[in-house]
Amino acid sequence: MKKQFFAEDTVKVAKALLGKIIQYNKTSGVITETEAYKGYEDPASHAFRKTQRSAVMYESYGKIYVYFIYGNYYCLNITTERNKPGAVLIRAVKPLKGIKIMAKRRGISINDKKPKSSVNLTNGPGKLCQAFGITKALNNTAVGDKIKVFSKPSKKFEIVEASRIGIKKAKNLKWRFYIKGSEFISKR
DNA sequence: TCTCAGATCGTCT
DNA sequence: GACGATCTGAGAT
Repeated sequence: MKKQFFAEDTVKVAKALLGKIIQYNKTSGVITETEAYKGYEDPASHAFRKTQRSAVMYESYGKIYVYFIYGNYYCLNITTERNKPGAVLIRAVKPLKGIKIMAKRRGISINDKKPKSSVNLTNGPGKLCQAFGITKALNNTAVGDKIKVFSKPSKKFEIVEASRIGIKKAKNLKWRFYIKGSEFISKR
């Protein structure tokens, strides 16, 4: 995607990212679930306050923001909006290429005869980072530099708007979006 | 120094 | 399906 794609309203970008392909480190997948975080009006956003960690969201749009959470996991975001802090959290993807590599990185075994066994690879923000080998080292890199995002012709799909998961602040905001009917959706 | 998180997994019913 | 344990590090006090 062109950098300009990410200069728009965060909620708009979150929806527009659904169905796009994300590629990095010999693996790729279709984005199936996202969440919008507007730093200027959302207390749940890390950018609600400007800190060392959230600085990248203030600097520019179209950048990778990776943060470490719960002592174990990374979460992948892409910064949005011109002159305002915001980001879209990538919550789940459907694996396309490098499924065996993903399984190895995740430390789980998958059965080719059971397609459902691959669901557990990337149906959550921490899981997909592990499957793609995404770490904090990618923080502040431009989209298209190491992590690439692009569109490909795909079937039409319906977008579902829902409440965000695991959020204590600003629970009421319906800023989670996912592809209707997809198996690759985070659980809670 | 203290608190707790944009999550996951294992264990229980 | 529901719930508790768990890890490290960023931000608050």
